[in-house]
Amino acid sequence: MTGITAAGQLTANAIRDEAAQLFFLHGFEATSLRQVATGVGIKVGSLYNHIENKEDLLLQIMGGTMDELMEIQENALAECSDIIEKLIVLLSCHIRFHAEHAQVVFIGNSELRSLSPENRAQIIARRREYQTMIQNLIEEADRSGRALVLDARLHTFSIVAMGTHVASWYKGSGNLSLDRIINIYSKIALRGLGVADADALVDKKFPAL
Amino acid sequence: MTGITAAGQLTANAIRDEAAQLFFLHGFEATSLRQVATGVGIKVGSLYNHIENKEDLLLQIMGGTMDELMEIQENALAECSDIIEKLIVLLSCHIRFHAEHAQVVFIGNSELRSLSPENRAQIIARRREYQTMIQNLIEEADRSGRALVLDARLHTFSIVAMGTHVASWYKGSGNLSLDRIINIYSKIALRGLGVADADALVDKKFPAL
Amino acid sequence: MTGITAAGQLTANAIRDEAAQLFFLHGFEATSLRQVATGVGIKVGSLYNHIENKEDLLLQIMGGTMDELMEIQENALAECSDIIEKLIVLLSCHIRFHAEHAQVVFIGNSELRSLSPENRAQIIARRREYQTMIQNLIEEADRSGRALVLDARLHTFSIVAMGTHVASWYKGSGNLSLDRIINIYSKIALRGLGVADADALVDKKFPAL
Amino acid sequence: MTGITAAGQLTANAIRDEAAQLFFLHGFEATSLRQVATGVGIKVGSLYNHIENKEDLLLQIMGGTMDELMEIQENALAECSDIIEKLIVLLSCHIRFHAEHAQVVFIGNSELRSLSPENRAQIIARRREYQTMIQNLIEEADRSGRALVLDARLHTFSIVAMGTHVASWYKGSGNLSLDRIINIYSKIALRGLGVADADALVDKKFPAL
DNA sequence: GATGAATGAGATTTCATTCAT
DNA sequence: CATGAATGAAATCTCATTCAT
Repeated sequence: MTGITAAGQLTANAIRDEAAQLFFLHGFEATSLRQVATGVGIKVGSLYNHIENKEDLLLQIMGGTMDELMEIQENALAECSDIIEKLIVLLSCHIRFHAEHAQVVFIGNSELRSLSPENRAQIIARRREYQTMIQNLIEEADRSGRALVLDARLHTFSIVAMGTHVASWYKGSGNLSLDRIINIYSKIALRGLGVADADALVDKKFPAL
Repeated sequence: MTGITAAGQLTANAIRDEAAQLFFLHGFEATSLRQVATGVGIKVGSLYNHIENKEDLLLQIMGGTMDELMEIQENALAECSDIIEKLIVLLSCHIRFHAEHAQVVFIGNSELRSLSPENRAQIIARRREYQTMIQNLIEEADRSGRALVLDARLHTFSIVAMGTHVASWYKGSGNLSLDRIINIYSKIALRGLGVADADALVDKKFPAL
Repeated sequence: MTGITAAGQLTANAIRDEAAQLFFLHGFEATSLRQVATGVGIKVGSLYNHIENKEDLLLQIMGGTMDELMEIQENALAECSDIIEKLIVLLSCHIRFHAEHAQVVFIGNSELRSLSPENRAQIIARRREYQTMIQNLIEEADRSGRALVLDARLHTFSIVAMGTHVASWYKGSGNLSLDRIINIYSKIALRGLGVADADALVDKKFPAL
Repeated sequence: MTGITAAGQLTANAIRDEAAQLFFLHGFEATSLRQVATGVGIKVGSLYNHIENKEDLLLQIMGGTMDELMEIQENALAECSDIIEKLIVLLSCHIRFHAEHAQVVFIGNSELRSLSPENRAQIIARRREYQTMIQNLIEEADRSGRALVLDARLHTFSIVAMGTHVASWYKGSGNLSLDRIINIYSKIALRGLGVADADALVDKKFPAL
């Protein structure tokens, strides 16, 4: 049922954007389709020319986000060879993406339970894929002797948690630039992994400006 | 409205417990009072002998949690003098509490927006108080030269994020004991703060068993 | 179930008074027994030591009022012989009672439909009895040639309506004394009946002071 | 929210009519929207395509009635010049309207307290406007020497009360025709105002047939 | 005689969804 | 494609009433 004409596409995008904002502000359950429609400037009934149903809207928002993040990371990592450099690049992309897509990331973290079991499983699988990618890098760094890993899974968790948390407070304004936030968080994470010269390595790759 | 009779007190507690569990599983908005009542074994109308309204129930759960956490930390910190020891103790209590009270912690993090503005402000104030306490310790460690602090606020955030995240996955079972989880997370956090001999200091205070 | 001890009687009366006031202000349906109980200073459950049920409360209030009005009129009329004097006395008592018992009179007029069919019939019968008494006097005045009656029933209605209406606005304060209100209304009614020298006769019996 | 489609308009009218009848029979508070919906032949939720909320329904009914009455009076009075003729015409329209719109008039009198303060004030203002119009005519008749006015406000009240009262018993059937009722009530009122030749003047303008 | 608690019924209102126009 | 209208289901909350203590 999704729009095919150009105008239809525009409306469909407007709906997704409006929904993302409302889901972020009030939550999926607390957001009514009436609010979404009003925000877009149409009537409730008209929504159904563009979406399957309310949950479908949430699924679109969530799914798109993970796809985009994975693609960004893969492209960025493809250009590095050194394992620590890879970790630094990953951390940078990770924090940047979570800050710049705070709303949808937040939705992705908080509204999993609003999905039907099948849809939930689908999203969880993609998130696990992402975590596995991080954990693999950490284990590689461990094997190479460049990091002092305590528990690969917990290290991964604490990095994932950083992103989630950044998304919960980053607003785009404030006295810390995003570059600086990335710089500091990367150092904290790298220190945590027991990488020697963590601060210097991060500064060399992504100076805080 | 809360019970005065002994039996009434029991019912009131049962309502709060049942609600906490359901809010955790399905979210505040997605939980109906009918579910709560059924779980407790009474009829919907009877709930109102014990609560003011649905939001009041959420407020009770959230407020109680923050009070308890603050009290635990204050008692624990009162017994240490060394600043690094204090940090280690704080991290230990922090992780343990978030793991052992995963449900209510999670509710506290995800359902803030379900509160009315006044109630929300009240809870946020208590959370800020907690964060300030952590940040003060970090700054003290910095001044004493025992830590290499990058940005006290971001360090605080990453510690807070750890707790939040632990609460989102810790189930009480699994192959890592809670003591071991605390041990590792504390090391990661202390390493991140640039504390020399982080691992050894943690192991000395709270051996992983 | 009605109270027998002295204290019980007091409470029972307090309940009736409080209920009358609330029924007057918000209507029977819109008044909750919780409000009544709170006004009296007891809890809802305790009401049932004094009343049968909610409707019973209304019936007590309504029934008592009509009994009292009838008794007042009968006593007053027993002391006059002249038919016009009787009408003047009746009008005086009629207006005075409706003004001084505005609340219960108003309830009696507006809450008939809140009674069960049987109770309603009982109250309506007493009201019809009262109307018949008025109409009988009017017809007697007509037969005696002292009044120029157009339609005894409609004259009766317009007198009844006067009372009802007075009860809807009389507050006890205001720039017209009750005596003056009675004086004027009596003249209007007597004029309407086509009684010669209406104004003078009223002034003679009940000077406006 | 009121209908835009032709069919929608029909439903909206049906809802108002059904509500008016039910409010008249059982009162506003005692009438459930379910009853209204059932009477119209739709489901409860569908009502909200046509009304804002329950009170809105009452407001529409009340406001419409007063507007209509005022308009009728203004048109009728515009065609007379003599002050007594004006009074007779006013009385005629007054009684006729109250008889023919007994239901809504009754609602207007008995359900004022079911309105919110703002809505109540709005309706009361319109009613006061109507009373002022009557009182002005009475004062004019007084000044012209054609009437023997005792207290313009009380005369006004007794006329208003007549209308209210007629609305409470007139059923359209019965042994008195509406024309005859109007004829008699007008005479009673005019007599009350001390107008000479009251009966003859009324008979000349509106013979009882 | 008062109270806390429970109950069943019911009220208003909101919502996602459908469909004829 | 948009819309007004209808629907069924559900949700929160209130209420009169009962009863053990």
